[in-house]
Amino acid sequence: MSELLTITLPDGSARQVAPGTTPAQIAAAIGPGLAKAAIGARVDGELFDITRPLEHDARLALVTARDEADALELVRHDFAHVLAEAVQALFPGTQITFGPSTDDGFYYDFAPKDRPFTEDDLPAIEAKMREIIAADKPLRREVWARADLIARWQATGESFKAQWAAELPEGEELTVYWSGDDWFDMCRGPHLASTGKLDPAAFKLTRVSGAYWRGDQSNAMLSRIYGTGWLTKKQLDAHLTRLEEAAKRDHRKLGAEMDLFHLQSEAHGSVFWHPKGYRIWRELEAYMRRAIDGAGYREVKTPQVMDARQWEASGHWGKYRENMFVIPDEVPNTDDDGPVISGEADWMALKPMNCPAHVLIFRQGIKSYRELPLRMAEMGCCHRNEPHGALHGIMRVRQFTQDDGHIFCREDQIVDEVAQFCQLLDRVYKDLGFPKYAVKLALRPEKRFGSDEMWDKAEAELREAVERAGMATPEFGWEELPGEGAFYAPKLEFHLTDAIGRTWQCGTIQSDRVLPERLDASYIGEDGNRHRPVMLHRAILGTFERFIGILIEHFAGRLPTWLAPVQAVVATIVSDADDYAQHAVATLAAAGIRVESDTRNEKINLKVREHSLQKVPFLLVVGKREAEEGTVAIRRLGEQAQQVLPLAEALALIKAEATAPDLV
RNA sequence: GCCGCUUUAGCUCAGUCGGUAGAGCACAUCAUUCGUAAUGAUGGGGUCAGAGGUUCGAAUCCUCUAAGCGGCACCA
Repeated sequence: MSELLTITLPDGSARQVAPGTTPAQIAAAIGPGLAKAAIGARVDGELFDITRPLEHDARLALVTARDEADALELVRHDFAHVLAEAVQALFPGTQITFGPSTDDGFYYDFAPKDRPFTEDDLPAIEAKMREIIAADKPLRREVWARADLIARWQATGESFKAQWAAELPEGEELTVYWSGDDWFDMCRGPHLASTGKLDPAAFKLTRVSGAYWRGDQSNAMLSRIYGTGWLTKKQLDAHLTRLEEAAKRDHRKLGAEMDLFHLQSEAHGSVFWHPKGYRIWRELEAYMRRAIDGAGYREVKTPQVMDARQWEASGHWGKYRENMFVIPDEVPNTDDDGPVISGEADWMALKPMNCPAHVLIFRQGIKSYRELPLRMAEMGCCHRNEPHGALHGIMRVRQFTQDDGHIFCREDQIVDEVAQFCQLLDRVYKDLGFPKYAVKLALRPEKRFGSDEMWDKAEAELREAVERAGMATPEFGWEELPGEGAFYAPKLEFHLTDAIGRTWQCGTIQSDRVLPERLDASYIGEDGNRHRPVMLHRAILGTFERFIGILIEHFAGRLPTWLAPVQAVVATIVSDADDYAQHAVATLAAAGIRVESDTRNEKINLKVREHSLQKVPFLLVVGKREAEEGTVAIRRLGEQAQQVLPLAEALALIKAEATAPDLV
């Protein structure tokens, strides 16, 4: 009846097959090995069920475990479905909603019948999932008419699915996947041929959480179950090991162990920096000061509390008031029983950001175009009353200090300033041990200030600057993110990659024409008229709190010597060496090394262990021999080998590493 | 803020059926002077997160509050 299809394989060869032939049949025709290994297909580049009939001429590539990204996508998507099937089997009346694959597994959101799921439910669900996998139920794709599908969902009490089916775009083919003959889910696919293709030992349900229907806070709270899923148990085990390794780097754990800082409920969301933690801060801050001084910034310090009218003018009061710490501009009533505030108070607010204050400094006096670009910097301490659920260690806090800066410049200086900033940031990240980072451009959001022309221009400028800085390349992971910009400006984002491959957005630069307008900043141009400057908001670290947290996790606590709170410890073996140890400490300290002595009456084994756990980069062991010879036995953190050196040479060795990279 | 879980000594954690609190580490004292990841002995240390309730009796059961953890949402 119909003509044969021409299917082109990756090696360029072509096969003529009847319409309705499946990729699985073609794999079988090629060879039994491939037939066994193939779990999916790419048809004209699109991921495709291996059992789905081909209907057109196409390029076909069979997917096996070797095509890891595709294979994992298929497998994780299937695990999500098996999870949903298992939950409905164990908890009748639970509605299914949505369950995609993720970076390391899958999740599924349910509308539970009577109570949300807890972690105690997970073992039973896992067991049921294994039953479904063992049953090797075929997964079969079917196309449904929208009305039939909605009716079906309504009949089975699946109101979320019914709503979704009703709202899917016109013209989209609605497909369902059957698991055997007794369960199905609406799904775009693709899926494996049957549940038995999954490795029952290669997944694990990891946690439960709440999640809003369609990610919208105003919608119903669903109950989400997360799992991690892989092709093999070996991959799963490797993943679990990676998680354990990441947990060992947790800055909250290391911060306590290394006595760097603490948090407590009396000031939740604000950090108590201990001497050692604050030493890291001071070194980092000193480094940043040198960096911005060298880049032509002038540092300022602005008020912590400003009148609410100022925040109204800047637009923050209207948009972010809920997240600001607001203070009545009135002396509180000290009566025990009376109201704390009487009458109508005027309001002030702790600053949630530095930019309005910087505009106020800019506005002092008349500025000439000759003074631009004017680069203003501040180690600005800000407060934001973040939602409680958002707080996380020292990474997300309510009081934080930004390495903030605002460049006031003319239109024609923007591209150059942004490109220069990119260069400064590159230097800083490399100095701080992050050679790899990605650059992204966040484009206009839906809700925004300013005209489309302004946004066109602002986005184009940032794009051009990145190109000029040589960062608009795949090496920098260059991409544009529609809708992600701030309400007043597009922003360049800089995402660090840490030692275990996680990414952290830290740096940013945004070109803002809104705030200078709102706060009436102007300069006198060459033509003698008033002009609006453009304001470039920029930060490299982001905040000191978060960046130090990232440093701790990146280095697993083993900070480079120049940042380490204690750079060396002189530890004695016998008390006869105490005097010599003090001499060694004094010698190193005089050269600016942060050094401590450990003359406790303890065994050297204990001292080595403790200072190693404290991540001290250099341990200098002195016994009778060293005291007599004027040497020290150097043991570097993480190494067992020791090197006996004259004190002066040891000092030179340590000094070389204890010097900040920009001072070398 | 929302969902779930958690909160017991400075830290990490046991604590069964509701019957009045335990370990290791840390700390203190004493002994030990020792060569590269934990020397030994002895001792002190608790309003079981807070408030209320049930009960003859609550670390344990219930309610509320707070904080922490994992997510969701938020992140100027």
